[in-house]
Amino acid sequence: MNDTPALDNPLENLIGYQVRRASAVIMNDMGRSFGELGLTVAEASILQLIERNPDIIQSAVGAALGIKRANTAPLIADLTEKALIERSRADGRSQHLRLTDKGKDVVAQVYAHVAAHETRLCQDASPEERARLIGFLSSIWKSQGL
Amino acid sequence: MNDTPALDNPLENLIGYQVRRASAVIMNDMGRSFGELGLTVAEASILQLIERNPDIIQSAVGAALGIKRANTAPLIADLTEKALIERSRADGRSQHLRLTDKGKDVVAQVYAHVAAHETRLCQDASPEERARLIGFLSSIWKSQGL
DNA sequence: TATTGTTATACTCTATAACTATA
DNA sequence: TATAGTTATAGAGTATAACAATA
Repeated sequence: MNDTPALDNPLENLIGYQVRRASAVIMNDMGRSFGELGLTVAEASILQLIERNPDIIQSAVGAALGIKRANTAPLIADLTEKALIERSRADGRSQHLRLTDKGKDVVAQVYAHVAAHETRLCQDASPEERARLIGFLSSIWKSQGL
Repeated sequence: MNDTPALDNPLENLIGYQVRRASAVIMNDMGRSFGELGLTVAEASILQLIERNPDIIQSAVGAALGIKRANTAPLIADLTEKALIERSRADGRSQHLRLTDKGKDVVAQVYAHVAAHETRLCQDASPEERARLIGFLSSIWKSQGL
């Protein structure tokens, strides 16, 4: 075992630092998990959003997930190439997005991975604490006034 | 005002997603804040760690902050170039790191920015909730068994 | 004019591998 | 053999700008 020599890290008492470190580990874990399905974290997120919002358009996907238009385009193109989603005409400039049958199969696996991950993550938190935590974190990024 | 059309984002009920979104906003804000001091978030973090642990060596800095050796090197080099830290011989392969007088001035400003940021972040959380939150988040990245 | 989507591009962060020097 | 530091490099993720087509 490694006995870390009791170093004083003042950052560990900061919410900002803790969120940053936790996020890195979480994203790494999710990346490995979704990687087994041939997906990036962003792609898996998009699939979940489309599953719940059939016929959503691309710009709404980006807006909901905080992904810029320019970065959303190649992700949607990739999911379309993989035949996980399909497009149908909305108007001349935008198209509705829907899961294909294959996409529905894959998103079911995505949900399974997500649920398992979330369970591991919250194993030591009560439902009440979990709800408070979600409220706190969402207020941080939704206010943006930060 | 923008009336977002009530879209169903299933990710918003996930701790993982919330941590990720909050982290992005926090890091962006910190980046802007430290940018005024001519520092990146990583550099400002390193300065704080050295301030609290004089004569720490480079590998311990990286280990404490979760930065790989290969990425720590240019950060330390940059801080040395800026005359914010200085090196003194530890043994043939490593060197002690300390703040210069200039570094001490800068780190004081860093602490001021950090404190202001943390206050804004936690304005709606009680000290008890804040402590629980820190415990929860640190358990996520420290277990690593995730 | 504003919106949607696309492409090109650049910048930051992070990751691996290979190397030198030292313990 | 393991550790400390360095360099080179590659891959994500994210940012801006410019453009075409459409509303």
